[in-house]
Amino acid sequence: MALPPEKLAQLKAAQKAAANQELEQSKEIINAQDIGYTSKLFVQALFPYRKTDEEKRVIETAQGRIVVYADGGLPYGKYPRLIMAYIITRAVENAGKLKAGKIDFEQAVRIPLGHSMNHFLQAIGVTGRGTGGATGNLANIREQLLRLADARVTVKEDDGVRARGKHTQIMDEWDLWFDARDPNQGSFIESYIKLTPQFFQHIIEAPIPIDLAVLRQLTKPRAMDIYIWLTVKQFWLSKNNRDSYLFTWDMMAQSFATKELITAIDRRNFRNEIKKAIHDVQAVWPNCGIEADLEGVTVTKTSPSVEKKPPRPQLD
DNA sequence: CCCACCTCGGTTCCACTACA
DNA sequence: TGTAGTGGAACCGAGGTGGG
Repeated sequence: MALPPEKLAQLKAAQKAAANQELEQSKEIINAQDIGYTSKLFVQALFPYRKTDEEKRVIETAQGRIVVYADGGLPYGKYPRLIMAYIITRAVENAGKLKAGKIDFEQAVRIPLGHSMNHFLQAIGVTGRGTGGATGNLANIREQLLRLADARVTVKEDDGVRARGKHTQIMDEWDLWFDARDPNQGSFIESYIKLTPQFFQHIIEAPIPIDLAVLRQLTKPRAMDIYIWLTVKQFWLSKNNRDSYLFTWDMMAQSFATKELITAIDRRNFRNEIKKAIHDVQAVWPNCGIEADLEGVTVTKTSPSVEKKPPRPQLD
């Protein structure tokens, strides 16, 4: 058990170096590359905005329906959105390495979460330190991670002739720092999650570049959703050579309403919420080319928030 | 001691509702 | 349609603890 002091020192130094390297890596992702990625699943409000005991959320889209299911309740609020952006960005990066032959598949689906809670917070882009206690954010973030780990997404296409479906569980296995009494707490041991091959595949098929800096400045979950949606629509406009497009309130409701809008009052409240969120996005990203009026939301072609930096790491 | 990490309890602010 | 109210999510500064 008792190692000679010099060996012990060596071991500690090695651990420190490894920890630093990990920190550097995540910093690299945060700073050098403020470009992150998301998936088309997140182009609508996939998760609710407030706490809920609901275990299921159904989103009807023109292409079919998306069902999100989580045993212990759905993830909600801003954190799962930040966490997913981190996970997906990391996965896309890993896919690049995988293709280059630097890592194998097993390593590619493994997403490190850092060796401490605070390290993880830095990685996902939460400013400031984490706070515990009954009302602090750490308890909530743990909760969101657990809920995410449980989440299952089903995408169903139905054209009336035949229905096709696909289950996508997000995580295969996870090892997190839930127990504050864990002897490994804050030590060399690093938390991680493992993505399912299906989800990994889903991500790298069509990653959507987003600006993580913008996402982080949008502290509100609804504004985050709008931002991602807007990024995709902007991309779509330039691809199809259109100058602008009007998305009616019905279309917006399909993507973003957290419940069915029955009364006129529901609809009005919904419009107000969306307008507020649009306002928040404009504050962070001026000239983003989005305008809301009585008809709906008009997106106008402007310069994208993600510059023409390498759009994705060598994926084809 | 200092540093890294986590906890506590109070405060602010937001999503959503009720009501005039 | 404006506005005020409300529970809870998000945030903050101070403090405790344990290892080097």
